Amino acid sequence: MIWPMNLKQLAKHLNLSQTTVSRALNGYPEVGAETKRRVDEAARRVGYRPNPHAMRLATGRAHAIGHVLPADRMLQIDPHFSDFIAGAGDVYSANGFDVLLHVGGSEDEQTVYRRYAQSGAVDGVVVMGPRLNDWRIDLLTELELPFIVHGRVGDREDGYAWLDIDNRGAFYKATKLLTDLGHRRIALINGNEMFTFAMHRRQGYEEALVARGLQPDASIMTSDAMTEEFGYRHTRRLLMSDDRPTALLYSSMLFVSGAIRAAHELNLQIGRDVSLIAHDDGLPFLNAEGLVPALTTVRSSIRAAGSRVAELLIAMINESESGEPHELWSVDLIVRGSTGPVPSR
Amino acid sequence: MIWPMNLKQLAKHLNLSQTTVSRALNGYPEVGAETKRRVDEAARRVGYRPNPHAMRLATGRAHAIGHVLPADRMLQIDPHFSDFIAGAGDVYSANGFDVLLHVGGSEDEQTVYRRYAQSGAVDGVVVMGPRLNDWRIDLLTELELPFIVHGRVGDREDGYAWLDIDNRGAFYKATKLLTDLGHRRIALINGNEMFTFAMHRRQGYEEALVARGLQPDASIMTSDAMTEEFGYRHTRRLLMSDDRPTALLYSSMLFVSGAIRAAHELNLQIGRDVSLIAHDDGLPFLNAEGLVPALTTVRSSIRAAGSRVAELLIAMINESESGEPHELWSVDLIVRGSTGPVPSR
DNA sequence: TGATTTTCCCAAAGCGCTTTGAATAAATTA
DNA sequence: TAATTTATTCAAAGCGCTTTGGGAAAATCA
Repeated sequence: MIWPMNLKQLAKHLNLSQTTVSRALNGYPEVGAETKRRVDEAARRVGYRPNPHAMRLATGRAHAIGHVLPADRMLQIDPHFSDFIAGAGDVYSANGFDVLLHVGGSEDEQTVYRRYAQSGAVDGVVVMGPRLNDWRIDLLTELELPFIVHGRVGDREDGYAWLDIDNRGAFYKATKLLTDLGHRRIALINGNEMFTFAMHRRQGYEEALVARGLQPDASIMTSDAMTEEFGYRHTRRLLMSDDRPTALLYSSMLFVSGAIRAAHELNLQIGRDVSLIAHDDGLPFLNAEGLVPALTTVRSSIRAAGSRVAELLIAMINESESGEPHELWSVDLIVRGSTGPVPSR
Repeated sequence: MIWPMNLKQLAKHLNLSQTTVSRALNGYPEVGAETKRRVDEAARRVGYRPNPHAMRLATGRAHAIGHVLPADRMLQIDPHFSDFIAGAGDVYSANGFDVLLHVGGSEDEQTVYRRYAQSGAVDGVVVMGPRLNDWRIDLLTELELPFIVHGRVGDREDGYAWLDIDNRGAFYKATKLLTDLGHRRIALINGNEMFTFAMHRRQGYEEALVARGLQPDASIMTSDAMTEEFGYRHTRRLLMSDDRPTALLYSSMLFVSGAIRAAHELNLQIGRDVSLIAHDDGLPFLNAEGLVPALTTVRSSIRAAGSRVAELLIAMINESESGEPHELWSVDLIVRGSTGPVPSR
């Protein structure tokens, strides 16, 4: 066992007071240059590391960020979470922040936030997968626990920090691409529309239809958990219907494997008989370009969003009063082989 | 802002000493029954929660478990991680443990473990995705930081706590099912064999072949990251080869969407022209039963493993000297429609 | 009944760090 | 040269909790 050396010992070793050593290590100005050098040197040599608990107790700052995963286990974020956190994690550790992760358990979500706020276990939290009307925002505001939302809460844009991608714009673009190709009957296989991102996507889709003088048709719009299976089921049903859509728009790559399966089964060739577009979060195990034909997507890296969200939150925490960041990322439309002109019947 | 009440105030409020209140709350015997009741009552009423940092500092126990994700971002565990942690998380929070998550960042993995050990930031860690020869085991042993491995380190079975599924047995069973159906040429699309689980799967597969008098053929065995794309590429290549396999065995459902895609493309009907079996970790967004035909699998819930791993680790931490748990879970073979007799050529 | 336990509670000493309020020595200023 | 500043350093007081070492009252024993 490596024996943890503490401040006291280090100070004695250097013939200095704890105060001075502490200040030297934390870069306070009231310590002589030469002294600081000696301290840093010695600290490095003996591998001194301040005890984080003591530090936290003394400063009241946790140097930790909380991530609370909804207890009602939402498929929607589960598979995306690891990628988001992969991005955020880099930033956290680069800044010396720990991640406190809470998932499920008997203690309910609200209690966890209260506990975090009251005990100072974390300096801030990131809210993932916001719903149209999300109680977390009000709770966290009331608790005065710094937080940032990945996404937005319905149409609220003020009163909280957020980073979102332009889902509305993305699906507008995607839909427009399809209408420009002549498609008139375009289905939307959306994620669960209790989530803001899904609502925005539907809005973008509908707006593009309307802009083209088309009437959105609820019978070719679905809203469900983003799984392979739903991708298959909905696609199959849609493509087997009488007035079947000539193009389908998916809210996630997770749907797509199922979609392709259904199309194949019905002997429809993608990109020719039917056009497909999906939103691609850049999950590493699902590659749109590797599909045959390569999939046309609206793409935005969820990992990159994770990094940026982390940066913003840390900045909020460090610079206490710096206003609330709002970032809306535009989304690229990448046209590949899965989209083509309407087939002539 | 909810104002955090502390022990001192609570004690004064009750006209008791901090000592007594602290003991009452922590269930020590040297406090009168009536007093304890009063204390509990009051604590509940005012919503008192001990400051975790102070508690940690005083006891030296972190009440936290560390999860360190390898910095060399392994696709292999990323998508599985969120499900594992979903299982473990329930147990952690039920036992009042926090999860400290570390992913990537500049600080290297080893340093993180050293820091954890030295600072007492966590009481233990779980090692995920063990390799054939994994340095983490020796390091953690040296650091005397309690840990448990999800999986095993090559063929080492002693000297560390682990919970693993019987990958060898699972793939033996799966392969045997296929040989019993008459298949002679069975391909293995494996995960990266630097990981123990993948090695074990290959061993089970080879043993079953050998037991049937068949010669394992390296040209129909692959070892790669478990992604849709590799599933597609390998399957396609294999099924297009001259002496093409009549059955394929996949190390993950993540491969399967790609596999199905390839089979469809080549106009091969699954379950008739070609048999498929995959290992199913029970990831919620990928459902073997929902496929058409439903997929024959060897199944073991990674989420359940997460729960159990957490339980074991917490037990190790609490009962300090309780020996090292080793659990090998058998894996069920679930025969569904994707496997059938060898097609007659 | 006096001696000994047992029961219940308390004051005070940490845990390892930061930070306040001084103190000393050196440098400036008048 | 005396009076002020400025540059460094330190002792000590927390942060909020646990835990040690008693002590007084009540219960048990001889």
